[in-house]
Amino acid sequence: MTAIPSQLDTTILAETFRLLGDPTRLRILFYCLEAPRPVGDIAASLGLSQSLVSHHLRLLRGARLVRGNRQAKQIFYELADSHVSGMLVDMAHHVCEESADD
Amino acid sequence: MTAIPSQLDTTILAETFRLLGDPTRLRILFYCLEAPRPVGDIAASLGLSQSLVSHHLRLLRGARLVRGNRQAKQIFYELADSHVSGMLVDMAHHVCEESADD
DNA sequence: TCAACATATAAACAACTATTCATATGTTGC
DNA sequence: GCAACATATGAATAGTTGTTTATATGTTGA
Repeated sequence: MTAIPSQLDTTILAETFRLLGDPTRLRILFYCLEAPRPVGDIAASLGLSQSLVSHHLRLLRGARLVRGNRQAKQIFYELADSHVSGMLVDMAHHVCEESADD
Repeated sequence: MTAIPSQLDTTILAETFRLLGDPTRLRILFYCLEAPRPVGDIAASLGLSQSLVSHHLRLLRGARLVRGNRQAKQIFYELADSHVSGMLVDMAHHVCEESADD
């Protein structure tokens, strides 16, 4: 039952993968996967500039991959989509296992 | 048990996502997911130039996402990694469902 | 060997993207 | 209101990447 997505669906899917295909963004996502994080914390913890984090968060927000909740002055970001976060966890496992079917 | 991958692992993972993040490459992958396909068939069926398909296959080969078997003059390409093909099928489902947890 | 076929490679270019630096917006507490 | 803090935005740039055109490599069958 391997339904092949339409060309349009493929393009949409590729858009998501493309966003996941940047090390900085992936690090941000994994960091926010543990717990909702304010921008400043993300920047400091990952050794990135505040501006860069903000730029990336904007892209991730645009694709509805993360969602931000304001809490006083700070905005806490978390994974917005449960199936994306599930996929991240999945991939994290795979990358640690180094798959034994070669 | 959400183990966060190291920065190195994240970079490796991002590399894979980056390759999946191109519509043309994704279409090639989905097409080869159904069955092993010779390059010419891929190009003709997806409306791409032979050269372009070859270029993309090279990248996918380099990341061990596809594997090619020579059969007389043609080279049949198929998904090399079962967990990647599984993920593709997964994502294809997700994209068709449009996830109902919003 | 040779032609015909199938795939791979190389160079060149246009388009895109991640990053930085500077600045703006918005929020809190006084 | 104001300063201090937190985040967002804009412009500029350097590096990367997808695509094309042209050519090379390799395989088959006579």
